Amino acid sequence: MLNKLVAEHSVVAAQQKPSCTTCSLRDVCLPVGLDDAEVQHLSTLIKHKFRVRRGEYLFHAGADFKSLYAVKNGFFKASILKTDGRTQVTGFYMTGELLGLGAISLEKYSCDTMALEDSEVCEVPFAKLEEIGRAIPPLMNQFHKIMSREIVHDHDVMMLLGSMKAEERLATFLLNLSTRLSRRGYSSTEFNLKMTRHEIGSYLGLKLETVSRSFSKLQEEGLISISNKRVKLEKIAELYRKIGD
Amino acid sequence: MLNKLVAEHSVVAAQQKPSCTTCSLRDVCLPVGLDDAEVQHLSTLIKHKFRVRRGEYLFHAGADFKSLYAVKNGFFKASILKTDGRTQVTGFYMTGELLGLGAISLEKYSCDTMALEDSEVCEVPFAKLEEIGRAIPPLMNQFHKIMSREIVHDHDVMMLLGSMKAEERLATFLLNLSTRLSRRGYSSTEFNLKMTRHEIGSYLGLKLETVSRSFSKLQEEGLISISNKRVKLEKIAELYRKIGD
DNA sequence: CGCGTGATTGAGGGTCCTCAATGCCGGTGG
DNA sequence: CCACCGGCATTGAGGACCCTCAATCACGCG
Repeated sequence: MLNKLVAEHSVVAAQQKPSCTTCSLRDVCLPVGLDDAEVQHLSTLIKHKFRVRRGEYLFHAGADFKSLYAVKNGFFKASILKTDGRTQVTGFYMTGELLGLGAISLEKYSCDTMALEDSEVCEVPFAKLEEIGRAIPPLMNQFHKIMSREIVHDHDVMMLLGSMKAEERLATFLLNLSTRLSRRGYSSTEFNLKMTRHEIGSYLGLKLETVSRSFSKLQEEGLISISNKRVKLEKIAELYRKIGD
Repeated sequence: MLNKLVAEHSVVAAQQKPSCTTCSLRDVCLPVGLDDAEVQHLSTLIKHKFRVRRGEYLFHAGADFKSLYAVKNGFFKASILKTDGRTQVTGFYMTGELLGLGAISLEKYSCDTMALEDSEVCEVPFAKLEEIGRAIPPLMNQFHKIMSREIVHDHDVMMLLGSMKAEERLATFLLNLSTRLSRRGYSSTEFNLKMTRHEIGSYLGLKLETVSRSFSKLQEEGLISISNKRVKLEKIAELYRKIGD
């Protein structure tokens, strides 16, 4: 339970002021589609780069909203907690993805967001983003596309939760990770899971035992190899076929 | 099956040019938070008001995206269709709500969107919305809040699909409708469902028989009365208690 | 090295799905 | 006007899938 401790204070501002111009994420993050001058302008709004250590929360649901956070490196999970204690993991976020989009509506963060490994995030003050967006239409447009993508992704998860069986859900999940990783230059067939079976289950609407069994089943079928957190996708095409795509 | 016929052509432009200034939805739609002059300015971008008859599609997934649509009156469902034939209803939309937000990311509509009763929508050309938004910061901000609200709502649905039982899902669904209807001046305790059991089931991740059984169960427990499409919420507080809220 | 957390696997039970029959309502045509 | 028909809804019986509870195992960290 140690990693559930809240540790806002240790979310310390890091060393150097970050710059989007030299960032390796220019083609997956907010700067997509901007020219050099525009990226430079965007760069002025990124105040701080924060470090968030594994198990620490970047923000909690209900806290006042001022900034979005772009994942510079690392891995996060977002989850919501109902009053009766039930939780739901609403998403996993990797390099170049934007945290906190749900907070805009009520100006309070809508999820608890925790680092699943030591991570860094760039703080994006939202009021300034709106302001600079007015001067750089392609930036505003890119931001809208990012929000829209989150909506589409959530609809895909609804499809998954609403009408797929356990093995299909897990296969879909693995293929989604694979795609996102490969877009970032990592292997699309072999990677380490940063989350536990319990967290996967919470995301997929399954109990951890079912997740475990489904991993074993996929392995028996020869579609993947799994050992603890290490996954290898052996037959990507068949995985896609399994989920009907 | 007649109401599944595609009938884009009969989605005809309607008579008069609409105006946001006199619209009864000023406090639930895009104009929220704007002053009179700003609403007038916003009004210039609303090109057409369309009629969409019950069973007709406003747009289909994959079609080129140019405009969002605000529901002027009526009721819509949005759904996604996988290549293997599975469908998922991703949302129901009523007066003052915005259709097509998922289309921004890929500039193609991401869902099929159908009217469940004779309806009217205001067309909001997206490029112009971004343009006018630059001149009216509160409009842009309101738009961001609307997108954000959709994300939060989708997360709530994920919670529902991931960790609630059939009766709880249905109770949550009814209470959500109730809230949105009362915000629009309708009864929060008695209303007509515009959708079939099948559509409710698709949204809630249940089969239509289970939806029907759950209605009956809630009725036996005295929490609601249900007769065909007519629902009456008899004990709202207990319904909330049932879903752990 | 031992402890704690996380993962795997099994047995049994519950919830929801599947299949099927019946009922209801509105629309259509004889 | 009534009979019929199609779509929608209800209800039942049986089975599939996943959950619950529990024991065991593996791994990493102090």
